[in-house]
Amino acid sequence: MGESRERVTRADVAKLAGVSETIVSYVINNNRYVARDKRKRVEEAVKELNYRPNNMARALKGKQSNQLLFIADHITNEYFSSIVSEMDKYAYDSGYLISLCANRNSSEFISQVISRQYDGIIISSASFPAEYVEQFSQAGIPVVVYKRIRYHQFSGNVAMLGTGLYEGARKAVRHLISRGCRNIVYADRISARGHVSPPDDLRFGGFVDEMEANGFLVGKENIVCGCHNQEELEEEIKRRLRMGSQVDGIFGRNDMIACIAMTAAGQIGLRIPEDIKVIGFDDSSISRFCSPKLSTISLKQKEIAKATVEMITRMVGGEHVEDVNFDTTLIERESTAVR
Amino acid sequence: MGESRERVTRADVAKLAGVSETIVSYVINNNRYVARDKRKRVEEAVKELNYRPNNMARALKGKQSNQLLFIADHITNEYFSSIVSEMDKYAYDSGYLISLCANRNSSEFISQVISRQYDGIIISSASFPAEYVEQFSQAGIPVVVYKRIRYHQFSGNVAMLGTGLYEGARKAVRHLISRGCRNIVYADRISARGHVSPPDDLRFGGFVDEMEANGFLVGKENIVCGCHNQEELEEEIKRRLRMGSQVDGIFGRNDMIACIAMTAAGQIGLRIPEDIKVIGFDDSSISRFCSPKLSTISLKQKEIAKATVEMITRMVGGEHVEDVNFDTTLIERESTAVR
DNA sequence: ACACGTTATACACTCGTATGTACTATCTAA
DNA sequence: TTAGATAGTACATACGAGTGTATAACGTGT
Repeated sequence: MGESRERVTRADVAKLAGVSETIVSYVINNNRYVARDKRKRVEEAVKELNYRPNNMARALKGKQSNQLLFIADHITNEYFSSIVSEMDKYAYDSGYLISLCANRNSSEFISQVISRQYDGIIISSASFPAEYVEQFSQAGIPVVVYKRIRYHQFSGNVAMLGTGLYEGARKAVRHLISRGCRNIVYADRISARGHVSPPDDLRFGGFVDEMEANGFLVGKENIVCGCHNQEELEEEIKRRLRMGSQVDGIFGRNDMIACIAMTAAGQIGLRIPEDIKVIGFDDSSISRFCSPKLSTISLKQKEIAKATVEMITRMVGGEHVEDVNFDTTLIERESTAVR
Repeated sequence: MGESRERVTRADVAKLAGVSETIVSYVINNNRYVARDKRKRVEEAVKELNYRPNNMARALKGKQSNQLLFIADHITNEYFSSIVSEMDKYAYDSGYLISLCANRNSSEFISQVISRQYDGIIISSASFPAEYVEQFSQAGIPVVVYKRIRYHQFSGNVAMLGTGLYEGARKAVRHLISRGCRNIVYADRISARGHVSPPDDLRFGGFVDEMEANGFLVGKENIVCGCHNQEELEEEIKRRLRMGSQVDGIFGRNDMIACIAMTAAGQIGLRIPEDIKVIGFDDSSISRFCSPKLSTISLKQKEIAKATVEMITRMVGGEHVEDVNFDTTLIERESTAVR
């Protein structure tokens, strides 16, 4: 059961075509003179035997492995999965297949990865140590880092790609302000382990900068963070909204947070957008299906994915690649409408 | 810039430890007698040089590639991404990394994949040709197929995993009926290319069977399908709900479809769940954030992922693996509540 | 006639690893 | 004492492919 049929190798093709293995190799890689008739015979034999050069052998011999690795900490995110999905499309056309894994924070993991000879690595993890990135780079692997944190600089063959977090956050805040909000709260992520976004987080940074640029000082009262679960966040939001405070706008770190905030607001009888306006981030599907429909910031996953593959392809070819930044699109829906 | 540091090989370790390469190999693989002192020297050298055996060379030599491939047609689905995410956890502990790609329907793709020597392949695509599965199997690659269609049988080393589609669909219908619905409509997927779920689709089959088991005949009037976009689906749903028809329940193929159905119902003034009850499928995040909150069927992604890795691991070891079936959990929320 | 460039082929080595096999030294049982 | 098992090591080959280099045939210009 499950007879493991012999693998078809170059030798088989050579035999069938009546030429040497070398000729087969030349035909496959199309990099040497080959007589027309032999080339044809080889091509036929390849088809007949359904031969395809073994990827492992090729990679070993120093060629590319034709694999890319995407390291992210929340693969489940619709935002990430759509990037991966798009990347898969572009990458496949360039002969790449994409691997995926969560960030393991250990040097063991790093050498794991290095030993697999990926042609390129994409990292989108705020908690990914800079030294590890440099290890990849030193191992000769091109790295594209999706910028999540300010002031990150890497030496070596590392390209930074700004996905629009900072610019998008500013845009979101600006939108709330333009809608009349004067007392905006930033709702940070939920983390079972109590993780809080680092102070130099780009989204949070965008919030602060845009607030201050408009003359609003940001203090503790403008930030909800450190919640361990949905209930805790709801309670915290409600606490902020009661307190007789003037809060009239909420910027959720992502759409889910924003939705939870809307739920909380609803529970204490506040109307959205009349009493309080809410905006999310990511333009994920819940933003279109929640009620009221959530205004949000849409990132350009498609373009980001395409650019990523292009950058890595070029870096593999030895080119130096400039950092890239993408902007975002404000999606206005009901949660920030004027009424 | 980006100095490609020399790769550390077994030879380097051997040199530093003052032993032969063979000894290093034995220590690494722990499969031969090695004198204690030499073993220690090797281990130290490995650490010092941060050596890790090259995965490509290992795979070439006939060992495993330690890579799994997940082929799915809608990676973006929260359902799939959570399975992948969970699989990543279990797989990593067994030394595997996961690759991901959409289904390309060509034999070119198949040999692409085969040439990459995956240790196992997981397929969750209704449109994946059976003959391709068998090609994998014949190439000696264990395959786990997530069952999407009835009556699928494969020869060779192929294991089927039922994720609960059929059973879950029946459960959903049963729930609607128990809530008093007597005129239930099945809302099929949206497909830009006009694809309709095949007649032997497990979810649809579960719908039909449970309907008939309860004495309800299923006809065209119970099915909405073939819509190309959201607007079209909304219109079609509205048409069904007006028409003076008695429709009192909608079973959405997934949560998004169900949400769209709810939107459509709301647009023509129907109240949920008073006038019409709706249930979705997948328990994705929108089901918790839409309004009213959507009752749905929750699949056991975690268990499925774990089982998948286990099955493949065992199949790699040459074991025969029995097919597995998972059940589902009904999540009751507002959209089917009794009022 | 000769030199030279072009076309075309194949040998032999290499990538980094695993392991069958052969070999030696030491120890145990009879 | 001797045969046989056990501990320990190393050579040589293989996995499947890419390519430097050598070689030969052929055409062209002088």
